[in-house]
Amino acid sequence: MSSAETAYAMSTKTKLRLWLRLLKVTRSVENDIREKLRVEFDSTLPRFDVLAALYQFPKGLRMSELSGLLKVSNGNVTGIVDRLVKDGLIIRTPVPGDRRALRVRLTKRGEEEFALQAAAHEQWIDDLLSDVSMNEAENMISSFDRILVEMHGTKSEEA
Amino acid sequence: MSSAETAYAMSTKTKLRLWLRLLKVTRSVENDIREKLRVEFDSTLPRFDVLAALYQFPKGLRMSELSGLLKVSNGNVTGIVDRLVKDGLIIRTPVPGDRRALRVRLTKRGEEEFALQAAAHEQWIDDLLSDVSMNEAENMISSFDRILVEMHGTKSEEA
DNA sequence: CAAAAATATTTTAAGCTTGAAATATAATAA
DNA sequence: TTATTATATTTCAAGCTTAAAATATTTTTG
Repeated sequence: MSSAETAYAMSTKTKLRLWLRLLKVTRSVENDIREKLRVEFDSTLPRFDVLAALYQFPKGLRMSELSGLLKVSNGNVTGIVDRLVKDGLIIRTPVPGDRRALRVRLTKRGEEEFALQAAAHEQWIDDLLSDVSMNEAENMISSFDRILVEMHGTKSEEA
Repeated sequence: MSSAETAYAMSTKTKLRLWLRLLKVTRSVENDIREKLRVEFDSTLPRFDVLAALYQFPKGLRMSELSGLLKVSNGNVTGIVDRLVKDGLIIRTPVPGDRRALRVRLTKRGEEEFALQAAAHEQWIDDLLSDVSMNEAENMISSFDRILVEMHGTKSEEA
């Protein structure tokens, strides 16, 4: 009754508990951030995510690269980009040599605006996770990386 | 009562990394579960969440109790409940003595249907988190609980 | 070359989500 | 009692999200 299996297997119930906690923490933090983005910047998390992605690529990204990075559908990004363009934070430019494609990048204003948001965001996270120790954090990060690799070989290709 | 600040303080960058990983893992698992609910049960995560809440309360819940448990807006629950009622999985009944309120509970069919979904869900989670050890899981759960308490005294009131 | 297949993007329909306004009822106060 | 305030819920407008269908363009193939 002490095969390697039973020795290391985690009970289904514990996994479920872990998942429910994970979900709860993530949703709590997300809700907090959403609220703050709304109140302090009159913005949303999806908009923030798009700006953050573009901020990392000053030369811009194609629509499909953007949706790929964010792991959301193409159509989804279309709508968010439409609104950000209307607000003057980003622009769509044609891709020379491929008239199907469009490249999207931050405007000067978008860059400035996002810099403010990013700084605030960093501070919010700093506060929300203030009670986690360095050691705990490193352990969790490596656990998460393992889960991600296991899930679909999705190595952490972002920050 | 803060811990020896510099000794235990985690860098802002590490916190940000932790948060981005947390988000990524949660979204990955959620997307996986969404896809499976869609393909195998022609359902969605919000519907699953509502059914799960009602499954724990056989006598039913008021709309406001339901939205409170799920931490979403009232109006949101209205829409999801509308559709679940139309599908015959739940019913709305009046609350004696308060004509403003409505109690919602699973129908026989809803109960049977959810039992199937819950069993499958448990298995999906079991698979997705297969590489996490019991020890890691317990550590993460207690870290998460601490974050939640810290965030808004929200003790884990659900499973 | 022309037809077919592939790629990049948008549109569409349906559902999820929120905060705010609207309804309806209940509880309290004058 | 009647007016006021509070509570329970729904409706509304706007934005997010997806899968699938539609467009437009490019690449491949016969």
